[in-house]
Amino acid sequence: MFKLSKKVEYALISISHIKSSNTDKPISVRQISDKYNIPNELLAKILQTLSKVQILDSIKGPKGGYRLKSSLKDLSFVEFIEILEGPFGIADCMVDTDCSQLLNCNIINPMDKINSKIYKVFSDIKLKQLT
Amino acid sequence: MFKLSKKVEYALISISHIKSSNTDKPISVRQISDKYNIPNELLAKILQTLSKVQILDSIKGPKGGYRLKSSLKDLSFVEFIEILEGPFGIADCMVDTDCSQLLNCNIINPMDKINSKIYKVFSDIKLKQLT
DNA sequence: ATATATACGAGTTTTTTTATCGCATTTAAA
DNA sequence: TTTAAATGCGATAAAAAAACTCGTATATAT
Repeated sequence: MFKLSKKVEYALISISHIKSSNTDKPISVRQISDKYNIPNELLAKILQTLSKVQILDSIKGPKGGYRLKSSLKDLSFVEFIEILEGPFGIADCMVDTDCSQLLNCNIINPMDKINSKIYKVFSDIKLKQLT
Repeated sequence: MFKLSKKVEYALISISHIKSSNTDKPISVRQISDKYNIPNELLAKILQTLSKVQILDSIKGPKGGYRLKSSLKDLSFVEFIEILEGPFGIADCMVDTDCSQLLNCNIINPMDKINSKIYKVFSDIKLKQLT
């Protein structure tokens, strides 16, 4: 409960690694998955996603891999999470609208407040701070 | 990802319901599970837990049920969550100590900071505010 | 040409969460 | 004093979500 997913963890590790490698050469999935003990195929998928949303640049072929997108805008951590996991919310009813409790729900208000607080924490954190 | 568990939701609904019922008569699991569409047996378990940790008083037998413990101390929301779900942390490595990434982990520091922030949000919220 | 990369959809396995079952105990009330 | 309505509790099952794998296609440096 209330855990960050491996997807998010692996993505942060990768971006952090690429950033700190200080080279112009693309970094391959293999390099990262080996070093940090991350399943190769799974990481590949994640980096593909990051490439699609313009966080990484991908280079195909031998000596290929990923580079940080130079134009990388200042993403918030929520935006980052939502790229990988979809809409953010601490309960389904914050995202969907159908809930078998909804009619009688007596905790919607406090839940909504908590949700906003957590959302704000994650909005105030920027991806650049994390990596 | 990052969802509150049903356990926690059901527990909050129940406490809120009992509190707002303004009666001295015990409220049965059935009353609550019927009104809020919660599986009876599951809710029973949860209220048993709350009774064991002195949040609720249980009254057995017909006309039995649960009452708010009059001596209910001012629990924080994290404490409440930890009663139902065990130790709180946004990643396993915040709770356990074994992680196949640990040796090389390049995101422990930022993760730790995020964890503290979320923990603080949940510490600052009190159960009484929620119900 | 060949080997080394990414691209991507589909599928599988594992883990976690949610829910159920069965039996025991307590007790109010008929 | 029997019955029915309630909690107590361990074990198990079902469902959902998360984590991971596979197959095949495409691109490209050497």
